[in-house]
Amino acid sequence: MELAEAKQKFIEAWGKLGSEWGINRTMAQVHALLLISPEALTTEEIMEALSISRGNANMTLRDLIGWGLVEKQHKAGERKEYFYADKDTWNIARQVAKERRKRELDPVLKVLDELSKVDGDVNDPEYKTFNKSVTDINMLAKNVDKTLDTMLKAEENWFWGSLFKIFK
Amino acid sequence: MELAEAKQKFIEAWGKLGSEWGINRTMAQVHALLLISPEALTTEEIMEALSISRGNANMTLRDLIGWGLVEKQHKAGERKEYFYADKDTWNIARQVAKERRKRELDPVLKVLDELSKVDGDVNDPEYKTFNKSVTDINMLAKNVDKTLDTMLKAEENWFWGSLFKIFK
DNA sequence: TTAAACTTTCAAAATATATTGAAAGTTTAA
DNA sequence: TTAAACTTTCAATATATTTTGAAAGTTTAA
Repeated sequence: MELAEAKQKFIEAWGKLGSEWGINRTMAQVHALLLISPEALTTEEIMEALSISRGNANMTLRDLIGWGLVEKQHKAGERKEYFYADKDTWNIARQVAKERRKRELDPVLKVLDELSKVDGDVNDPEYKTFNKSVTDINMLAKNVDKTLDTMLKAEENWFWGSLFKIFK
Repeated sequence: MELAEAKQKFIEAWGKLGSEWGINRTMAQVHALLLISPEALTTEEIMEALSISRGNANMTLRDLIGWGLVEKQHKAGERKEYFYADKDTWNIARQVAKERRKRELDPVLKVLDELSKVDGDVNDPEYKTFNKSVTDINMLAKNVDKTLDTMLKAEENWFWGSLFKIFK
């Protein structure tokens, strides 16, 4: 396979994976493009490479910066802004985990905590089932939360090393 | 908070979480409804409770069955089909992990394996960057895959217990 | 200042996804 | 058989999300 073709495939695959996991396809593609670019790229270059509009490129880049996955670079003597992606996979994974936890897991945990406090008639099957499900899910979510917390603080080697010590 | 209100909130929260993670909102809501129902429900009851059409209810239920989260029940002397959700949170988590791995992670792993075999000029920065990113992501994805595999085979207590032994 | 170079915004358009509901299909009991 | 009870299908519709592109905004150099 040619490098050019391989690059396309990578961008496509990353875009598809992103969209299946609730991340805008274009955002994932721009990220993929930057991941395989040795040098920082301009908005123009990104528009060109992915055939997207200026507005789309601009918004997507701002989002990626908001997710902590991409940063702006300035080159001496140039007006243009350049964009560069952190290439460290472990940082990427942590960054994504961190953002999604903040945006999605935390709010749900808050609701679950509230809901598990609701009380009612212990002899009412409706109440009993509701309460059990909510409580169980709350516990699971808290475990996930705790694990993410550890992962966010951890070094890559330590993290996977520890996992494999048990899971091997 | 009243039980009725709490139920609504739970269904909403579950639906929102689902849609943020690439799962159809209605599917997540139907699942939530069944999770807090002590008894199996009919299509009619689900349509009524969530104000959705028959077609939608039917398709959604079929999807949930396909995900292994819901099963049909038959009651003696009745024509109607009843639907019941497994209430074991750990089973739910495993089931979802299993399906998403099969549907989404596995195909990406296949592509990444291919792409990491592409070769090129080691002095070409374009190639070097491409290759490094693809290889790194491939390794990460394989680690995730391995961990999921362990999780799928594991008992809940063993799994979290082992995690906490390290992560505490 | 000014104007060229560049970035951002956002209403409108395009696209993708989800939902409806009526018709077609299936099963069962008599 | 038949017809009532129930389930499934799918084209049309509705909704939600993404993208465009031109106009407005900003920055910089001269």
